[in-house]
Amino acid sequence: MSRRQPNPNTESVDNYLKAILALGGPEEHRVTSTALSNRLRVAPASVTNMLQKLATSPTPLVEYERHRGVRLSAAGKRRAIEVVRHHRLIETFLYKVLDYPIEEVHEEAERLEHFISERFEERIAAKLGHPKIDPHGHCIPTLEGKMPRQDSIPLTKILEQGVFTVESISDGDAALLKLLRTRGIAPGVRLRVRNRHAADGFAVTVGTSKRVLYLSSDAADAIRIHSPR
Amino acid sequence: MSRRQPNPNTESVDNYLKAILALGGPEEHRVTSTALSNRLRVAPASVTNMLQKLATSPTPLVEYERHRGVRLSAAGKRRAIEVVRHHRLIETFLYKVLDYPIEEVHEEAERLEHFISERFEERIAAKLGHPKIDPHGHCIPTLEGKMPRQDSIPLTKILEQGVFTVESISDGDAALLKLLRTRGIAPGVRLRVRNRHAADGFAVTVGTSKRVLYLSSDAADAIRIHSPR
DNA sequence: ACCTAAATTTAGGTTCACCTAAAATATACT
DNA sequence: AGTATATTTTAGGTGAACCTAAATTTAGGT
Repeated sequence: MSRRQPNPNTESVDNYLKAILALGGPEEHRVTSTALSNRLRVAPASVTNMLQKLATSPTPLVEYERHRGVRLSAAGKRRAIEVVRHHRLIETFLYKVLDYPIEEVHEEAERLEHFISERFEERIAAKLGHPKIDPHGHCIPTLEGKMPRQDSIPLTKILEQGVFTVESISDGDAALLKLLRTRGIAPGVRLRVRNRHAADGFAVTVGTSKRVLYLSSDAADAIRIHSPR
Repeated sequence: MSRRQPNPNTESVDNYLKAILALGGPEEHRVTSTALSNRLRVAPASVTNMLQKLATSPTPLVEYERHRGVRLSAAGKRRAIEVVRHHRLIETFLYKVLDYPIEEVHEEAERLEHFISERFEERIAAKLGHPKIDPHGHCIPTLEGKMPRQDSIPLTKILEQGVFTVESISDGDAALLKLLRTRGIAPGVRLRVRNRHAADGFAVTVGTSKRVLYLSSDAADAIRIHSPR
């Protein structure tokens, strides 16, 4: 009778789509198998397999040519952005409504983003007043899939001394996030870069404090900044 | 190198454990494969397979003898109750914090219950003031796994006319739940049973209203009642 | 106790996402 | 251009959770 229907696992597919979106950058470059293999921690051969499946399904989520990388189809991009929206809304919700420490929201959101319904999404968005940015400073795509382009650059790209505003902090590394929290570095905070390549990394002062902090280049790379208006 | 570790899928295992808990009843009867097959909508052979795996794993979640049914081990019962706690806390949360209509909480909770962390559980419990019952009137097990015994009976078991209080309403059937909601039937509401077997089922009045409603036996079976104090 | 019907298990598949090892293709360098 | 190296793909597995069809075991009726 009803044979178990061949059905791709949403969680895994979602993760591929998100990774392609992130690695392709704003210009939507083609993404290589190796890049996906590293990011998803999956063997290169497994990536090829999955990409072939995604590309040849009845409604393809990616465009794929052997040896030339993948990019998202319109449908794939729509889904990828929806998942990012889920992720960032959930993070905001955990932070603002459930009082999570900032460094714990990512892991929980990473799991839940695949399983919430449209209703759940809509309700938390409403509860939060339809926020535009998440607690890490990343923009939250709209329901229609619009994602404003960021004009920020990583702190590591700064060429000279100066004063900047923290736009966002990357959410992957919980320990780093906790460290930066204890040092008062958060989106919207003013950073004065004293010395571009101090022995220990970057020498900065935070807000109006005179105390000089030293950031490792890992830390500096996680911080995106723009000029204060 | 690192071969993918053989790891049972929590979602599916959780669903078996929950089903065994529910079907075993308060006396924790052994549960038959057929009963599980019907409830989980899975072929009998698949049930046998899963039960054998659960019983022979290093830390067995069930006790199983061929042809004689299963019951939960201590570890299995602990997990099953934890999942029930998740489910009912999530339902309460969706209803009270996110303003879900009562008939939609079950489906969402059924999905999310498998994926929330201990922290999430703890935070929503705190936010809700550590509630003891969910919006359907079912008790929420404590963190330690205590689940107070219900002294209620289904409305269909009523033998004579009388006045009762609605204790709980079963959450499986969304359409029925919506119907009962529009008729004002909810946990805590007083029901007067006028006529045990009217043509259309049960004839009742709700609260202080004089209007007589007719409940199908499906509806009556979903409603559990006790005598008003 | 016997035999049939129902419940349960065994045997042998499937798809999914992953894996390793080997082959094929692309790139980079002299 | 020609070859070494790196990337990518093909080929052939694995375990998890399901499936159907064919045994097997248990239970019910006389």
